[in-house]
Amino acid sequence: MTSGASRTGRQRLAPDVRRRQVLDAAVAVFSEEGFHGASMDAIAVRAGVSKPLVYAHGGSKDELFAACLHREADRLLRSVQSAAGEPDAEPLARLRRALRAFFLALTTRRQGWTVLWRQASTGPFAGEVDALRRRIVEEAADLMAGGLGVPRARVLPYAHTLVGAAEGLADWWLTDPEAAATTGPGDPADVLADLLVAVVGPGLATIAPSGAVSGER
Amino acid sequence: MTSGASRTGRQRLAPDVRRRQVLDAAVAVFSEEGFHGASMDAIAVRAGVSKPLVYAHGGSKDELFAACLHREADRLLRSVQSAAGEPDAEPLARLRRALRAFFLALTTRRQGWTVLWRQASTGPFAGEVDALRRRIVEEAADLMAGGLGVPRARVLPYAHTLVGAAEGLADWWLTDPEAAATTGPGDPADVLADLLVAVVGPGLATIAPSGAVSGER
DNA sequence: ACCTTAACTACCGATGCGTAAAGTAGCCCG
DNA sequence: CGGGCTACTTTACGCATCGGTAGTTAAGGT
Repeated sequence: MTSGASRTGRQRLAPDVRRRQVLDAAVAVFSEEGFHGASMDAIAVRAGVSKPLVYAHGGSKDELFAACLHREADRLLRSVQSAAGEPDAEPLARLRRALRAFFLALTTRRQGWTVLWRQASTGPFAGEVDALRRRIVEEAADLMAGGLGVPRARVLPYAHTLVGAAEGLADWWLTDPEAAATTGPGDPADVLADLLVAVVGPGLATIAPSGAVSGER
Repeated sequence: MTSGASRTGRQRLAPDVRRRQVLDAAVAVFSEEGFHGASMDAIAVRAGVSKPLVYAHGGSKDELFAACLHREADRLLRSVQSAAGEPDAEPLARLRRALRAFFLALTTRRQGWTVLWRQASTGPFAGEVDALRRRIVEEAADLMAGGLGVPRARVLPYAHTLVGAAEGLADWWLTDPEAAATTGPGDPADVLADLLVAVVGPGLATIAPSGAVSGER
């Protein structure tokens, strides 16, 4: 159904290939059942291997979950950062590209998103996902501060608001795709990115100017 | 530390009072440990009663958790709705009041918020919290549709965006209070509500007018 | 043929939900 | 004031699940 399980019972594979299989299965099961709800047996079954193999390649349950978190966080952050592009480009365009990459990443790696946001946001791993979130917020804050010519501390609440808005829109899109499809024609990631920019853009523009920090830019 | 535990070991109380005690303890423990992390023993200790009594008043662990969800969801929704006030009042003012009540509810009933958003948003209870979220979004959508004179389906994505933005801002506020405190002087709930209205207000105003849907309303 | 090692079957110990049984003390009624 | 109803406690246990491991088997290169 999801990732590569199946196969004959016994098959020798290269360690890194198996490790990737195990990680994929772990992400899938963790995303569906949550950390506590997922059992190592279920992960083993999903991966199409036996339980000791999971321990051999993934370590303990905590280590395995942490590995999932790191991999998915890395992928998400990397794709968003690379999509933003050159730092000297137009700030609003960079923001829009980053948002588009974010929405796109959710569909291509939806299970990873679920693990990160809905499973790891609590418990002993909350620090991990908080760190990722904070890095994303920092990116957004840098973008805003640079684009508006305003000190970073001043745009921090707006960055958190923007990221939260993106999350809310993303969750709706993933939860109720047919309703979200009526938003407009074309690539959904494009439509949603445009929509978000349209909502927060004018509001953000008002915090910039009029005497606060005159000279800059 | 939190709610009414303590007391001498034995005390006869009215059933509804005991039930409230058990529910309070359950919300506290669930918010701190999560659903799976919380044990019925821990809830019993927190409530200052014995384990069988927890089962007598709260039912099974699932039923107890569901009861917590229902009560906290009801309280949050009720306070937000009552704060919005008369339907014929100024839409933007209603929105601002509702937002203020929302932010205020987070501090006065922070454990309930934690249980609802960070513990119940996944697993078998995801439907419960999704229902609450959807009702809040509906409120927001009604407010927008009425204020802008636009069909409801059109403002749905904006409603989800607004609610997500409020969540993001709220999480930041609760996670990093001292940083959020630098946002401005005065009652934080007021400051945050104003901030959010300032961010999304101008953007929302642009979606209203200019011929899009002429005849309707 | 053989040896390395990936992989499996089977198992242990711990934890936690849920309940049963028996005793104890608060509160109401006579 | 005394007796009894019953809410409540203590204690103990059954049962299931799950994390983690020991000992065994077979795949595949050399």
